[in-house]
Amino acid sequence: MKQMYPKNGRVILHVDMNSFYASVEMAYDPSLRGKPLAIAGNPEERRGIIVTCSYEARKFGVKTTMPLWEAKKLCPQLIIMRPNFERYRAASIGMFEILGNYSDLVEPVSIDEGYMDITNSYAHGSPIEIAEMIQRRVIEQLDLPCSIGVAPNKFLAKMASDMKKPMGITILRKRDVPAILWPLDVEEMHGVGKKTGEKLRSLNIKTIGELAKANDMTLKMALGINGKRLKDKANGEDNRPVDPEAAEEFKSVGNSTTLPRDISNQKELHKVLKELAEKVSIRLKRKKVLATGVSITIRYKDRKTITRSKKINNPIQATEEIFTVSKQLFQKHWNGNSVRLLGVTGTDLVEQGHAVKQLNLFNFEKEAKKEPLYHTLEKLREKYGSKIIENAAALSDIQKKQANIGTSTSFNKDFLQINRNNDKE
DNA sequence: TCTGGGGTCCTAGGACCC
DNA sequence: TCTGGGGTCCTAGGACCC
Repeated sequence: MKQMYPKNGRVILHVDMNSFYASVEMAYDPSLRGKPLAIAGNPEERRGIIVTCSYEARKFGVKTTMPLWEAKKLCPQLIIMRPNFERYRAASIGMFEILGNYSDLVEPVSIDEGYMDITNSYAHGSPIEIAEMIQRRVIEQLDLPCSIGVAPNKFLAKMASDMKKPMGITILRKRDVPAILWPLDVEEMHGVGKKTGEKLRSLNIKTIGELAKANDMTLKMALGINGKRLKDKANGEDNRPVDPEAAEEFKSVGNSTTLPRDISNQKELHKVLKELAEKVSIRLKRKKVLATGVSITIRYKDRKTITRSKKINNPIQATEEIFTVSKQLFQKHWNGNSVRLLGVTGTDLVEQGHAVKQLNLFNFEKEAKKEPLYHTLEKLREKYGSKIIENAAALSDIQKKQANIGTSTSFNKDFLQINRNNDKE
């Protein structure tokens, strides 16, 4: 349930774990403390990059997203580890449990950061006391450092938590915005990346202060709706609520992989697609959701990347189903060149159970209107009531009729299978 | 011998319907 | 008589974030 707040009077915390993966590894193995440590994907492969690194590694110039070979060049004694996601997840759960002690309004943003609305948490102390307690408990109980921003809204809290690292607590009031934020480069703003930064610079907007005073129409022309939002933020205004449910429902689930070498052999590529489809399928099942769309990503040797997607009538979850659609998309759009990366994503997810029925009923209505079958279906519906789509006898009846007419594709095997699954629930 | 993998949101054009 | 706009869905791609 979304809740709107008054623009003023809120107290928001942004809790941001410092070099999270590296810190978790150090908590696990204290002998790593004080050493330059980096977590990298695929350290054995030539294409590994730095995901996170310790502050000691940063002193050498090692940075996130830097290719591994470059990091090694800068810091030959760099200790490189593969990510241990189980550990990070466990640490993350521990952190959010601590946050939950101080407010029910906790919104996880990612594995290592979250917002809290502590407007009504005064029983625990003042905002700064709460921030201090949280920071202390996170380091005492989990052995992990974090930085916290205290502000009247999400944007300012986020900017504040970034200002002192590691183990900082920063208060950013609205009245501090001109002195603290306005002198900063626009690129420092959360939400302004490389491209937006370039566009703003071409408009002669170089600092957050200049953005705060920029012309509305100019911004709209250059950045669309985002222009207004950024300008509001530059003025310290942001009324987005802290929404504990925001992160709960996933909108897509995907897996991708950069191949160990570039591949142009179709069979090999199909095999990779199948493996990706399986991973996606497992995750869909675990989350108890089905996909009503599939999208694939192909990155070629020259890094040119395309995504191609397809909506599907009946929600799918099984490896074979996802693989079939992925393969179709791949065959239709692959230009035959060497492939560097492949990805498969299930999109437009629906929950296993109730949502599926509604969706199919909707398709049923839509389909019924289109087809010459319409009157037959109407009759069947009268006979069996709205339960018609769950009734196997009725369905086989419909399918027989369809076979005769040979038009509709909506009532296929998947459809039956899904509805049987629903019945089990 | 460059540049991972997981996501979200927004835009824009075409199809299609009314 | 070839001509209106509004609305939604689908697809492709861009930008951004961690």
